[in-house]
Amino acid sequence: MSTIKIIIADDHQLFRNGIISLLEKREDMEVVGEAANGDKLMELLELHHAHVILLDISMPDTNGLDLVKDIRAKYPNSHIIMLTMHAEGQYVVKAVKNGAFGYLLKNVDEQELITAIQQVSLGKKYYNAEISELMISNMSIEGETLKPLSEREMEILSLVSDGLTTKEIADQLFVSTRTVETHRVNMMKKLNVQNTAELIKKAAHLKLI
Amino acid sequence: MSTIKIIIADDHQLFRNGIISLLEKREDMEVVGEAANGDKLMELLELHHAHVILLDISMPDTNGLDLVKDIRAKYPNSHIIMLTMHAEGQYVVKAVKNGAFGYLLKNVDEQELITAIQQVSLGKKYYNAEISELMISNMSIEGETLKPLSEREMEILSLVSDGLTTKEIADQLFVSTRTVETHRVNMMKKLNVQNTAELIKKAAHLKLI
DNA sequence: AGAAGCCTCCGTATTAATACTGAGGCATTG
DNA sequence: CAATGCCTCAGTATTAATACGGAGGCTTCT
Repeated sequence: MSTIKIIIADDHQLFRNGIISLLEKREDMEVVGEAANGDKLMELLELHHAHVILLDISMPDTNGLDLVKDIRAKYPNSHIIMLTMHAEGQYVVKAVKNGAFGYLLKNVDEQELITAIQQVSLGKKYYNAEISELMISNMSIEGETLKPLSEREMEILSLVSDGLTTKEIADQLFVSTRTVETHRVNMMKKLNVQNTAELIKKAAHLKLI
Repeated sequence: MSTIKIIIADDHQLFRNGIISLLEKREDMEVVGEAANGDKLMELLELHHAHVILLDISMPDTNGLDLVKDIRAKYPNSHIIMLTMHAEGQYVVKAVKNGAFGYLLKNVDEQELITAIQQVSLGKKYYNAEISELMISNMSIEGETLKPLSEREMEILSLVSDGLTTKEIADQLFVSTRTVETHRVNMMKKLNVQNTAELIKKAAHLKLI
């Protein structure tokens, strides 16, 4: 078998180094490029073919999850492993839907990383136990398909989270308090929560505010 | 000058490897131990003297910021560099107050890491430009010295953020609604916010929930 | 043309949150 | 012992939020 060619996309240099130092000890794997952001990654992919792409979710000016789709479309032979700090169901589900072949947490140990790369390079999927559980609980139990908030809703959400009352927001936006309330209620429905406190928590966790 | 002895505490193996691979190329530095959590770190410190400790903030069952104080008290000759993902003012300020000598983000480049270790090993402080700015904006502009929440308050905060009403929380905790309200009000005062929505946002940003 | 989503607005009723002030029991700590 | 912080509880009044159930005008996309 020829070597597995790997590209790493992560904005943390130390982390990239960690992976490289692990992989360069192996003769069956070769890191052919590293990128600190999404644009750099797309440039790299033009130049080098990669069997496996290790892709971080959070990079500057880049959402790794959105990148997955683009990469899958342009380079169907390159398989992606998400590699991230976040053990959050939302992320995992979205990564899988978008076509990632693997999902690993950054506290993965050496052996598991190697195994994942090998499996994925063969076109197989690889998720560890913890991730699999998250997928199941998020897709079946909650089954949450959260609807996106509109611009206006985001605007009001931001004001609500700043501690303004409905009346203050209404005055500021030159609309009636009814309108503001309706927006808040609609947001609660969209995010599937019971009241404002929960709305703010969920919005914060979704990085909406 | 003899070698600088270094201990790394971070729950991500790949990250530890990244640092080690960097540092082992240098003759003036030596990694004498690595730990994946706070307890392991304290054990290591019993065995090895370290000039510099690279300490992550978020580790399982451990808050790196609290560790700083303990380490400073027991090993005043070991100087600590916080090394973390979080460019958040609260963290930086607390780290400095607790006695950390340096604070670096994990997207630091190799040269800066080396420089920081060298400076801190000499007893000097090292914060990069980004961190310094955060300190200033957090200490002078906002001037927020947020008081910590008590256990009970955290418990109630969690329930509030889950969307429970005051009455539901009171029933669940077998106390009066007054008590729950008082706790909520006290939290709002402590975090310097106007109402529950803002409380939840701030708590989320402080990673309290 | 029709569907869909967005933004706007309304009435009524009930429930919850906030403002204000105050206080006793308890443990910890200087 | 005094001070502090925490947890608990209270009365009264006002304001805000939530639960119902619509609805019209607008753009966008199919």
